[in-house]
Amino acid sequence: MQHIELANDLGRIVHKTMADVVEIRLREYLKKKSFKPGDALPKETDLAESLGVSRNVVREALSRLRMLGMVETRKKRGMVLSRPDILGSFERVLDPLIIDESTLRDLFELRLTLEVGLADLLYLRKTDEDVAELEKIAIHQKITGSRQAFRIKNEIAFHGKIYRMTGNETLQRFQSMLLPVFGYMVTLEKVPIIGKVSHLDLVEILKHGSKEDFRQGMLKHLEHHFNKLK
Amino acid sequence: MQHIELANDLGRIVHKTMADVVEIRLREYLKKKSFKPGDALPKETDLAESLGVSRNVVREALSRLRMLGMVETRKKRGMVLSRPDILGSFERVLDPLIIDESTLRDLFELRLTLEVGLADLLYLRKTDEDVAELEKIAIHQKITGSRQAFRIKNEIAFHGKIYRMTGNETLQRFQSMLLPVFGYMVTLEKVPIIGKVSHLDLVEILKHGSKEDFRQGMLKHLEHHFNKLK
DNA sequence: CATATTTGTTATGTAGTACATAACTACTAA
DNA sequence: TTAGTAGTTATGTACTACATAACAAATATG
Repeated sequence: MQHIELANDLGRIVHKTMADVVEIRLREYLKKKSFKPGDALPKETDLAESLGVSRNVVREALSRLRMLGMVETRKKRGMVLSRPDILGSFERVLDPLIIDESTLRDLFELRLTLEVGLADLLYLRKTDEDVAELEKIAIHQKITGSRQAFRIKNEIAFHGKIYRMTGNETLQRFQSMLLPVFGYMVTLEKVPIIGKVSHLDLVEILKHGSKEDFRQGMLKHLEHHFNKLK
Repeated sequence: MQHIELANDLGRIVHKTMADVVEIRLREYLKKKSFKPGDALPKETDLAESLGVSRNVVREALSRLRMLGMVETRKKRGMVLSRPDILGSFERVLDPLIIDESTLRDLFELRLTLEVGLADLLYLRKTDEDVAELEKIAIHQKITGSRQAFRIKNEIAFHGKIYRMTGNETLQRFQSMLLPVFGYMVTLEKVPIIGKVSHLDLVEILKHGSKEDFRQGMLKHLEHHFNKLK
């Protein structure tokens, strides 16, 4: 395939529309001027004139920054730089149906990595109330049984609680955004596999065991997932 | 502050512009129709007419989806749904200068969590060549010494290589996007702190030690960071 | 007959005008 | 002094117009 090779060498010519260019220029502008949240931006017409494009184009670019939460606009007051919600934009594109399979796998592995790694944060910040609540979730699960629909719900409740217990809000939101991915991966399993270490076992470790005990427990709990990796 | 309480109870009225609404509607539309990458969308004028808004508004909404990589547009051919780069949008807002401090801390913790958790992936996929290359990086570091500028560069090179060795592209990109955050956090330390376990020690473990050895080594290597958490 | 070339059509990209609306300012009247 | 009103300004939305790229069909050319 000589053609592909050539295309690789040359690099694809990416056609940038004016809106793309303006978006980039605005970004640079914000950075260079080191705007801080709350600072006012020039008005649209001025931007358009300075950049030599129509207000239309400027608005398309601004529309993007607005969506990302980088700027807010209020009538008359003009635009104001604001703190973007870093995960907000992530959330918008995280749809298991659009994501390709290799990325889905990557995300699944990412989750496994996080769960094994979060023992330290967990032991730093967990409270007795947290553990009690987690136990309630685990017990409830044992009662409701292992029907598929319930199972996924319980999985989410239990692991979600663990993330909350880390006291890291970003981590927690990240996890909740990844949930659809897990749901998707779990439904791929025909037969529900129960790990050697149950949720109740993990609670018991949290009560009386060490950080390392918990990490090992979590590894065992997720063992069948790890075994499937290649 | 009675005012704030009231505002919380009532919930802030979020004014949605037509572009916001159209963006949402388009998202729903894509989902409901279960479009797949490559499928063609209706043309702008039709969308505008159907939604009862001006083409301008539709274009602003489409501009956002284009930025996220959810749709691509080619002249004449119309718009085509495409696979968004899930981390691309994340990258756009990840600027340490705009992110508030608590989120920065969260991201830093996230990184620590990942590094502790990635031992399993690492041992699953590392090759002898990888380890050899990592060793070169570690040795190079020992030679160039510990001047601040070099130190950060070497840190990045070493840990970056480890992420690459996990064979998880998403994880790797994620890490490289978080780099500015780490850089920022590291420069906050006045005195460079050298961990009890050096990079060379970690390489040695990778050569002859077990997964658990590595995890413990990494924990020790990052110990001073963990000690600062609260 | 096969291949170039031209022409036409279509959908996006960009420009420009117009006006509605919200928010702020300043002035006026009670 | 304060309440109310009119004026100003910047964003939000609509509409028109035309350039341009991409594709299709028709025509010309060897």
